[in-house]
Amino acid sequence: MPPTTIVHVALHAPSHSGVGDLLSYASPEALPPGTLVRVPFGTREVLGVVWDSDEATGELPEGATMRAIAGVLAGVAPLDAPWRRLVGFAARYYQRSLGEVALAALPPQLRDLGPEQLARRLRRPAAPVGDTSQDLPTVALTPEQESARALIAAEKGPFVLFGSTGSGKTEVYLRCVQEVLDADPSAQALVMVPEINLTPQLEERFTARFAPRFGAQAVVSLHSGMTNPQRLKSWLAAHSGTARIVLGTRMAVFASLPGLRLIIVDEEHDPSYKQQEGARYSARDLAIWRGREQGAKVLLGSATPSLESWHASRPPTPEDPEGGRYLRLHMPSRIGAGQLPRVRRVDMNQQPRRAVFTAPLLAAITERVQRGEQSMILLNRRGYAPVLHCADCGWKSDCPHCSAHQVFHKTDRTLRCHHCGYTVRVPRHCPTCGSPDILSMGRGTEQLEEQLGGLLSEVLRPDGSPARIARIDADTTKAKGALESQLAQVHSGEVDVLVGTQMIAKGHDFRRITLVAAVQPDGALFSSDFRAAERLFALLMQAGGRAGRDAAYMAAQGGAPCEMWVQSFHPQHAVFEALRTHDYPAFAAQQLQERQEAGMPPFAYQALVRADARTQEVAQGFLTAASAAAREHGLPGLDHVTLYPPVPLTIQRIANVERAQMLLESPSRAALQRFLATWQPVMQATRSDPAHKGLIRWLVDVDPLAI
DNA sequence: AGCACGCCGACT
DNA sequence: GTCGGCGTGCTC
Repeated sequence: MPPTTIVHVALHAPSHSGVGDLLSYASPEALPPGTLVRVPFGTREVLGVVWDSDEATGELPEGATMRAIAGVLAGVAPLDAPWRRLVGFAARYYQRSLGEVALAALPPQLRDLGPEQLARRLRRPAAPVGDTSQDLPTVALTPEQESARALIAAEKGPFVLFGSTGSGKTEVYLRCVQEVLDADPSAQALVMVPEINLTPQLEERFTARFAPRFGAQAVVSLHSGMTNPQRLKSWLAAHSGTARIVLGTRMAVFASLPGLRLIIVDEEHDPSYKQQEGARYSARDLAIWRGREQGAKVLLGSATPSLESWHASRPPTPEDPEGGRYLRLHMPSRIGAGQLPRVRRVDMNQQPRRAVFTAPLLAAITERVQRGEQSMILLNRRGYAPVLHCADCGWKSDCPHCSAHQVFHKTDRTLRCHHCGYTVRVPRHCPTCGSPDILSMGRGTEQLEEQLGGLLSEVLRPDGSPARIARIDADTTKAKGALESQLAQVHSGEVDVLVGTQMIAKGHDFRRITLVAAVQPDGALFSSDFRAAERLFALLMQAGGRAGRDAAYMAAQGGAPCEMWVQSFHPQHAVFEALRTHDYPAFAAQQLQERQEAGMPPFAYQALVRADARTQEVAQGFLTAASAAAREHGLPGLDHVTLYPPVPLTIQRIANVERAQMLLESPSRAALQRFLATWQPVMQATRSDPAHKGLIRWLVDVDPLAI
């Protein structure tokens, strides 16, 4: 019997590939939208999703033939309409093809699993379910937590839970999840965290709380650190409704969750929620959209909310009777934790030149070691020194492939480019003039660890043993499980001083840390990135929040307050001033005023178009031509959108590819969207013009985090 | 994105 | 003489 129906299928082909959003295939039977199918595509067979289409029969382009679908993934229910709407919105908003977003949102193993292998996976025996009559532990909420819980239960949201580090946000999350799941046996909750590292401790906490009632399989995780089979299993559990709680990183926002009733975005300000390749989506922003669309409440939690969320949750005032669209909930008190750390600023102008650890900071660290307490030193630069240079001829350790220095790593005597990975052995003599006088400039975590070792060599712990220093950064945690074992060492008290990059500032509770120091935070103060101050403030607050989280321990130590040290040449800077008073609202108000005056987000909407080519001329030429074409066509929205001239990226060349970008700005998100949508085909036409032959790729980043 | 086709350098 | 580099083009 000949095929009778035409189905429209989304599959993994990027929007710039010339393939339209949906491809037409013949099918022996009508298939509902959302059905997973395998279809022939060129020489291979790929996974696709049957999509809704207006075209009644689907007209094929002139001369195209239609092939038949190869098979249906039976046993997997079609992806529901809310999921398809989410994918459709994300594809449109972030200027990518439907298929690219849809397929990226599915577990990778679904792509290469044959129908019979899949059937085997699906045939797994159902795990025992929990006992719904099982009482859950009743944790008494503080008045602040209780009032937040009650408002979340009563209001529609979205909510911004503004709670200090240690204010018990997680307990509020647990209670909200519990209420939502108890109210409806098919309800599901999605809880996101910024980093993979944070999922195990979250999973532990949620499983401990909910497994008795809902069964151990009710809590699943979804992040890129899992193996493909694990990911498939979690995804299927979420899709089928077996999983009631899904914990994960940004990718989890695309999980198929038919019963979704609550989305929690923890540490919502964290830049990790913005995907930096492929479809450059913001999981936090999509969570808001998805919640509204699917009728799920959305809760954004942070001690230092993003200025976007802070502004959106501004309470109504006489001048602004509407207020923001979000509801802000405030939990200022730390519970079961000590005071917020006292902030000590060291004015580097008053200190001897080139001092890394100033005398007062070193004395404070020494004291902690002698008392058996721990210190944490932050420096956002790994390696020993960011660059080597020749004292005689001025040679610098520039990467031959990038416009960046190669970083000196003393541990393995290498020079490594952190952008393209190009690695060489450290030269004994200057490669240009042969001089042996090669010096390192600046310092990284390796050097900090080494210097601290020297400075504390005579310092003894209470038990008479020498001080121990550990370093945690991307270099020491490359091996699987390395981070966990290093963290365990810190927890067990084997380590007195922990040196590391921002990796150590996030999420981990170090009970015995009573001093946190940022030795060189100034770089972010006068950065060209307008969000640098916001990020620094969040990082320092978060790092400071690591200290003194255990009031009982602190009391046992004699009640000396925890300290957060900042060494700076600009100790009076607004960032440090607000840090000293732990006053995020004041900092946010000041930053928002600056942003408003300068017409920057959240008072304006931005997009970046980036172009890569062998030469800067070709890259910029494409961008110039694309904006000229936009003006020629008189594209809609253009009168409300500012197109800035192309400029090289901060790191202009990576792996011998020149990069240029162009900023688009508009006071209206809708106008920017309208413009981008119509500009896309114009840019594709520009790209196929032989004049721009050397262009390697171009991409659009909507709501970029860094410009 | 993949994957094939196609045209130029260092190796069995 | 072949293997393999990645530029270009195509996929319902």
